[in-house]
Amino acid sequence: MPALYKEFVKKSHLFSGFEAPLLDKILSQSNLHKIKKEQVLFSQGDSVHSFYLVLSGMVKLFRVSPDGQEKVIEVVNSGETFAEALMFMENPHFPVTAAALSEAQVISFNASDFLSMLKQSPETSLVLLGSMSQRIRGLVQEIDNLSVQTGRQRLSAYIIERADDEGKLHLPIAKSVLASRLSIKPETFSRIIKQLRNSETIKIDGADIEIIDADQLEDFAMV
Amino acid sequence: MPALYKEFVKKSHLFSGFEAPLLDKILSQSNLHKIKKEQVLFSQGDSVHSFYLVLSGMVKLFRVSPDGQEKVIEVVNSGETFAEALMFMENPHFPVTAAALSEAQVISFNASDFLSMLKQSPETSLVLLGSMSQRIRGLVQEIDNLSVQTGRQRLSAYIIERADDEGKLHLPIAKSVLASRLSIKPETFSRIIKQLRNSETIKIDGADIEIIDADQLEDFAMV
DNA sequence: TAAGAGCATTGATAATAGTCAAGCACTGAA
DNA sequence: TTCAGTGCTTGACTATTATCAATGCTCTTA
Repeated sequence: MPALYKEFVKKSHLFSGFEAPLLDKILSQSNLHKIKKEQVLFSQGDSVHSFYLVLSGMVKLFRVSPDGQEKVIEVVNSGETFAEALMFMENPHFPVTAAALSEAQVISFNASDFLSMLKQSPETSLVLLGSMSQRIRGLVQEIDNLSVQTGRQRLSAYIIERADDEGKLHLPIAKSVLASRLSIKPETFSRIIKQLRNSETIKIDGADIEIIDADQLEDFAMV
Repeated sequence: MPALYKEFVKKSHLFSGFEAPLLDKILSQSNLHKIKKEQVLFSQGDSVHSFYLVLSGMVKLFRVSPDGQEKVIEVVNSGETFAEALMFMENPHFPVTAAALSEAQVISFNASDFLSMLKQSPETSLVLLGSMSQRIRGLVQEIDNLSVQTGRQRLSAYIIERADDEGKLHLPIAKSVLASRLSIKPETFSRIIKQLRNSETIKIDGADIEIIDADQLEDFAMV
């Protein structure tokens, strides 16, 4: 693993608690993967031997239903880790498939090596517990979104949550991927956008969205 | 805390890694709560100071939407812990409300005391990481259920998953609570049950369900 | 520049679930 | 035994979303 990445890895939440020598050891056992768009990193059902940190690009985690439909559970951005929760299970298997949304660089860390190092660095366990705790929090929020809200509510909430101070937002992923993350079909997504545009709640130009009527959008987001 | 509960607590997954003296110390700092049906233990938004272990009865964790609708995220059974994931966040607040489904006994453990003890017992951190890992796994499964499946699919999957070898199942909670857990309205729940009954897929008598046509039910559960 | 691929949009229709309102059935208290 | 309360069921209607099919719009590549 080139030293180039060391600074990047160190900045990642998960590794912040490690002392330099330990970090070096971990990095020496890591692997760099360059993956192309749509290339699969691991598949739902595979045995877990590693966890991952995204260096560049974006990775989608998704499940495939028996009839072949894809549901995106999470989009992982550069600087974020994934699959680290699975290390602690016995004989774990990936519950999702991971594939690049765009060309990406991903580092993998050997799970059992990492585990044995964790035993030497108890403070790091606490950092990890914190990060898993946040993930649980996010998942509960996600369940809430899926169950209490309609498609329009979910999309409205998504826009409000991600817009900047000026009410502007650039969609980081294809609309069809976002639709899947929000558990709606692309057609429905398109129709909701149309509604919001027609009611002069938002303006949209390609992947650029601007909130026009924030109060109205809030109303749409709430029940 | 009466010694009576010690054995019970020790059997709980989370505490299995603790040595006897540490366990005694933890127990000395715990509190027993007897709560009546529908009584609230903590509310969505409250600051987190403790986590909990259910001794007897059942506790529901739910969220309330802005328009007052209740969505049950999880039903916690006797012997299980909850809210332990929140300890590791900074200034945490409960994302859910906890209330008894029936008369229940619940032990609370002071979060900061527990945390400082955790620092002295690194192996226990790993146990905790394992338990949180499983919770994450369960939540991802739940998101999958909510998004890929229709109400009939979710209910069919629920029945298949919980039925015994003879295809029999006694619903442990009120149908309306189960409906909420499956994110459907009680009316819809009732209609789905009727469909399954009319198509001679299941037999139902009150809270007792029996699978008649397992293949058919599998078909309903898949897409 | 033209062709084609891939994503996004739209229309028409069907499936699914929610809402509101009424009736039923069981339970526990008077 | 009767009554009230609660939860469950059913009917009629509406709202929301999915499906299928066709078309439009970029962006790349020859």
